[in-house]
Amino acid sequence: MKQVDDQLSHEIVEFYEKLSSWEASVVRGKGHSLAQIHTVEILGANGTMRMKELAEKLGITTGTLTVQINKMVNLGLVERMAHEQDKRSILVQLTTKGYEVYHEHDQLHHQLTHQITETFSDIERSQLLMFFQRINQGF
Amino acid sequence: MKQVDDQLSHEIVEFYEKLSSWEASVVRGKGHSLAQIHTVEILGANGTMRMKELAEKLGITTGTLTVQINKMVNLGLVERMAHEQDKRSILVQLTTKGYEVYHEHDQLHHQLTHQITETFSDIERSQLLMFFQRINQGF
DNA sequence: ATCTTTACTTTGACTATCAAACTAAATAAT
DNA sequence: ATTATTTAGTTTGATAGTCAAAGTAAAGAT
Repeated sequence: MKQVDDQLSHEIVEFYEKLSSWEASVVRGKGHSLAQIHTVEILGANGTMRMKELAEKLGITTGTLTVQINKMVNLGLVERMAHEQDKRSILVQLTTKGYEVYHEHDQLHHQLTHQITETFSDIERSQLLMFFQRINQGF
Repeated sequence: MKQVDDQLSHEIVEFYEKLSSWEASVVRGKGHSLAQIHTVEILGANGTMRMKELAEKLGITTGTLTVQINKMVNLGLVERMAHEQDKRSILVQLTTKGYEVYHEHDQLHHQLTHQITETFSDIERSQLLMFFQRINQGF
């Protein structure tokens, strides 16, 4: 099924491009940068995590992240916490204000999800959910 | 089915985060920037297009794109062409070298697609393809 | 004809990024 | 135990990416 694989790859890239573009346009001119929203998104969805983990999920180096987190601490969006088990590590977590920004942005995601699956039946939606769960596992 | 919708939204965001992170790590330290690869990806997948369209798909302003395209022209990745019907518009297209970079990167996408759908049967893969096609339509 | 909108460019201020050098803690090797 | 190596995070200097605003020129509307 080489044909299906090729098309699938193409559709996934297209989906990714469209999500990126949507995200950028939704974020622009709303006070926070794309990088900041991205950080809030990840912390909101996955909870407190170490700098290293966060940098990996963001796809940036830890050096870049240090600078980014400094700014976000000053903005009151996140805070640093000591890691009790490993004193080299530092935990980053959302503040109350950070959570507010997260939930606000997450609302938009829900709207988008609703929009793009408008033509899906309940059964199809469930199938789609299972597919995404399996894909995210395999990553 | 509020529950399914919530989970779906969450899984889509997770999928997006993982793709971003994968893309960044694959691109870093390979000579081209993420922004450049992103541009090559879009032009490779969709063909020649106007600055305006390209900026929208990239989720950046046309001002930013002008600077970006100037650099990429200097690098020999893309070229500008006159738009015959509308003299305000300018068409951007990949050069031969640009296509090489596109195909090289696209190979990696194929590998990733194969990896993340490893547990899928042929039938499921076809279903997934149809789902993505419908989603991309609805965007 | 003139006004308005649209497509693109330019510029200045700012933000994001990396790579490399550095500090400190954890782990491995001897 | 000591020493060497790896790991987590920070700092810094150079470069690249970004926006908003102002400018130019063409297209479309009145």
